[in-house]
Amino acid sequence: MPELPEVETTRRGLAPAVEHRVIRRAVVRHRGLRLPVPRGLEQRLAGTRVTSLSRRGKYLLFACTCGNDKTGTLIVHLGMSGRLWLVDAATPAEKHDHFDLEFDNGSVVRLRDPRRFGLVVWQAGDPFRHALLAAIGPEPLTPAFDGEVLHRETRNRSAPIKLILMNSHVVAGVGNIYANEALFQAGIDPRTAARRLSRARCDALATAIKKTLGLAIDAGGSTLRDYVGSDGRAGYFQNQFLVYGRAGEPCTSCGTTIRELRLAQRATCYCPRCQRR
DNA sequence: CCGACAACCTGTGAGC
DNA sequence: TGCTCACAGGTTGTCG
Repeated sequence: MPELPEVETTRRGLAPAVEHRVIRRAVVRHRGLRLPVPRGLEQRLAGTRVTSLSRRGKYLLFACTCGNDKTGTLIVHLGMSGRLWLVDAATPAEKHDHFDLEFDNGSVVRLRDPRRFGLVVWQAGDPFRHALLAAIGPEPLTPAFDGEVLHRETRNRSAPIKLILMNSHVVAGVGNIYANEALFQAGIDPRTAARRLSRARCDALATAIKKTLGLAIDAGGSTLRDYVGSDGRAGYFQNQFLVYGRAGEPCTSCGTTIRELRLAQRATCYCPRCQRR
């Protein structure tokens, strides 16, 4: 399911329902996620108040106060197949519903994740001390990320630029779909050795990343297979894909047939005419 | 440090 | 209908 736009859509949907609310109880049905759900997490969360719901890359951060001025953060990642949505407390949990946060008003934030590549962990105090967040790259939609940063980060790298975009230590939150889309927008062949990109092309690419992610967020994210947002509504950015999943179809810009190849075992779609090395 | 690749896990659709 | 295979929105660890 989720790249940055889907996670941000989830955050926006959940925030009004959870911010300033007290967690009545937490339920863990399966601890075997990418990292084990910590023992005792349920006890730690019961009675704590969520002060804010924010996002860093693809991580959702539930900031909590536990009384006695203690603070901590529930860190949630959705992996490949995770969804986090609001249900009524009476809704029965299904097979892959691994985690619930039940609030004092009876609403429940439920994590469903068939592949279990997601994770739920706790970090006391400053959440950015957690190793998962400490080494993460700049947020793509902020001024901390721009063509200059991208240019600097790519100088010593011969790997294809698409792989660099998907490296969360270089820039946070860009996954396979939006890497494909942004490279098309910028007119760059995804196989181009990163170090060969000029400063001007890095500028264009950074701009394309911001634009693509922004448009996708505006559209409520992308719905592939059965993904729906936290409110049960589907996103619709998938209808605006220009290259992803369009192999064999004509380029929207020049009509050339879109091609697909594999880069690091990931589907890579591009227009051989519009995108150059 | 970099890059290639396997691994984690389940579901789905295509092809036979 | 049922089997096998490839593949799916992510990230990390290992090895050369």
